[in-house]
Parts: sequence; structure tokens; C-alpha cells
Amino acid sequence: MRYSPEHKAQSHEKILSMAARSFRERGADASGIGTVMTKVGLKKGGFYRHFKSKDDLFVEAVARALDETGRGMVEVAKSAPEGEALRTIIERYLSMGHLNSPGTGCVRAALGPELARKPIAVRRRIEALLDEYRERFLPFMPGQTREEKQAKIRLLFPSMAGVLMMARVSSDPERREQILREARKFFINCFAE
Amino acid sequence: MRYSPEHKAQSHEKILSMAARSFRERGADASGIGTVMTKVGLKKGGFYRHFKSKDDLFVEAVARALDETGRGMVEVAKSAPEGEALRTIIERYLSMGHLNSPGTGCVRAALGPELARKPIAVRRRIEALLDEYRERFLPFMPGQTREEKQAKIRLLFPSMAGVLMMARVSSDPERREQILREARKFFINCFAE
DNA sequence: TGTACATCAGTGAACGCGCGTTCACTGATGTAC
DNA sequence: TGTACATCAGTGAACGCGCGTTCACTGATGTAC
Repeated sequence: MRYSPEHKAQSHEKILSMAARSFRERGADASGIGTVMTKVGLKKGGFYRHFKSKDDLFVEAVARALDETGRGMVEVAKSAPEGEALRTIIERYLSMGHLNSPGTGCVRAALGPELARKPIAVRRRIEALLDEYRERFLPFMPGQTREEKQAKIRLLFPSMAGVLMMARVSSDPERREQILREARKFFINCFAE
Repeated sequence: MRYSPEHKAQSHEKILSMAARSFRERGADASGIGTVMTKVGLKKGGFYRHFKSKDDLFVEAVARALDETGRGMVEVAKSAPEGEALRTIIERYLSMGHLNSPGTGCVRAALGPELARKPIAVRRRIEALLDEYRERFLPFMPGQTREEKQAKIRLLFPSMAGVLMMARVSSDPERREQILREARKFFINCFAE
């Protein structure tokens, strides 16, 4: 059958957001194209009408995930009281909500080592996305120069990602809570005095 | 043929250290039992004379990796000048050598999200290993109480792991250097003043 | 207005491949008598 | 000392399975005349 352009865009969109969630929840290796397509209501053969390869989908899914999480975080930062923006960002990032929802959360904490293992060409595209992502947060960082602010973002987000990632390994909810609490205190003290 | 107990122990050892390296380099999903066994000079069918399952190997490989990296780091810390132990640990962790050798480096930075995705039973065993690992570093942490020192380790290592992990995504060696340099300065300043 | 043809998202079957796991078998050595 | 048997690390083949990718085909709609 012939489908409308909007129909195609909708399918593309569904595949993309399902992949963005599934990759973060289970890892890209454990998220097969067949599984993703089935969850979206299509057959796996149709995948290649939308993406050139699984790596291509991977990059687009990472882009989508970064865009969504970045947008969400900028939103809460903008509606925070004067001078509380960065504090709000840190509190949201290091929250139990974020810890318990890897599928809609930070790409670094969910896929960090997988990003590092991708072939150079893929990694370069992801690097560009991360550069872009960082730009969004410049307005909320303390510091005199642009370079100074960027340096802080390059440190703050990966550090928080590491803490969140390891807190997810813990099986005890109280332990998790405790780790996040201590981390919030630390990062707010260091970056958002 | 009948093999000596030492022969079996040697095979076990070879499989274990090959897996510990391969898992960290390529991820556990991408490191097949067949591949690991072949690299060790055996056929994949022989695997189950040594381990109950792949997850069982995974836990043992993580244990091995944590033991080796922990031991190495404690060693340099012990031979550091008075009061420089923690500084030495941070510098070693956030070095280009560590960044470029994930196969012999920190489990958190190489496998963090995979640890978090394992079934509860596996995660609990890994959690215990991480608890054990942390004990080694207590003597080098500043702080009055044991709890205070532990809280700092729980923050420092995951944070550094996140930074190292994301520095590995970067394709430009100078960028990587810069990130590590800034991170070393930050963590030394915060934890090993 | 009516007919002929082009488009192309999605299907369904197939490709070769490696996965984790099981199992009957091998055969050199160790143990029992 | 010599013989019979048990052990068990490692082999090789097989199990069912899902993987990423390709491709001939379908058929409703859009376009050309």
C-alpha cells in the first residue's frame, strides 16, 4: 500500500523513541532490531526503510535521548528561583526518579562504556551530540569565561553519571538513597555553592 | 586424557583472566564464550567444566578485575611519600595509561551500566565485591570516622569512573588529556587537598 | 473523466552467523586389589 | 608387580535461538496523459 508522508514520519518516530528507551534500559547489544520493530507494531524487514543500519539508529536514538533529557533539565532550571538553577539540575539528576528510570534518563549513565566502544565514525557523531548538549547548560554554570563554564560541565555531568550508574548497581533502596543524598550535597557544594 | 589438578587450575586461570580482559574491552554481551575459549586455546564445549554459566564467569571475572586493579592501586599508594597516597591514587586512576587500557582497568568505567542490568542475584554478588574493594582504600582516605571515609570512597570512585568513561568517548587525544587534567585537579582538590 | 503507470512503506522469507548450553565420547592417569 | 577399573579435562557435534541484513513482492495512492 501507499502510505502518506506523515504516516512514514510517525513510524520513524515510533521506532526511534522505542529504541531510545530500549537501548538505555537493556543496552544496545541486548536490544535487537526485531524486538524493537515488533514492539512498535511492525515487522523487522521494514526497519531498513527508516535507517541505514543499527549503528545509524543508535546514533539517532542517542541524539533523541540527549535532546529529551537536556530539554527536560533546562526546563526545570529555567523555572527555578533566581540563582537556584544549577542546584535544581543537580537535584533532578541525582534523584530516585532518575535512578529508577534509566529508559528515559541520562545516556551517559545508561550507555557510557558502549559509546566508548563504538567505531570511530560513530563515536565522532556522538561526540558532536554531546558538545551540542553541553551548550544548553552554559547559561546555568558559574564562572567568568565560557571556557571556564564548559570545563565545569565536562566535569560535573560525567561525575554525576558515574555516581548514578553505580548507585543503580546497589540492590538496597536505602543505600541508593543514601548515595544520592551524599552526592547531591557534594556536587551542589562544589558547583552550585 | 587425565589432567593434573594444577593443569585444571591453569586452564581456569587462563579463562578467567582472558574473560576479565575481554569483558572490559568489548563488553560482556560482545564477548562470547566460544571466542574466549578459543583465545585460551580450548574448545567452547570445555567451558562448563570450569564455570556454571556465563553469568557465573562474569561475576568471577569482575572479582578478578577488582582484585587486580585494587591491588595495583593500593601498591602505588603504599609506596607514595607521606600524605601523598590519595593524590597518587587519583593521578593513577585519571591517567592516559588507564584511559587507553580499559581491558586491564577499572570495572566501573568499563562495565558500569552492565553491572546495573544484571539480575538481582548477580548484582548482589557484585555489590559484595565492591564493598570489599572499598575496604582496601579506607586507610588512604581523609576523615575522622570510618563512615566518613567510606562516604568519600563511595563518591570519589564512581565520580572518577564517570569522567574516565566519558573521556574515552572523546576521539581527540588532546581533549582526553585536557579532561583528565582538569579532573585530576578537581578531585585532588576536593578529596586529597 | 478515465486509463496506465510509478512510487514506496511494509511484508515475509531467507542469508550466514554466533550465541549459551548440553552431552556422548576420548584417553591418559590415578586408585584398588 | 600386574591387572581392572574409575576419574574427569577436554572434544566435537548438536540443540534451538535471535541476530543484522537483503530482497522479491504487495497494493493503495499519486501522477501523467
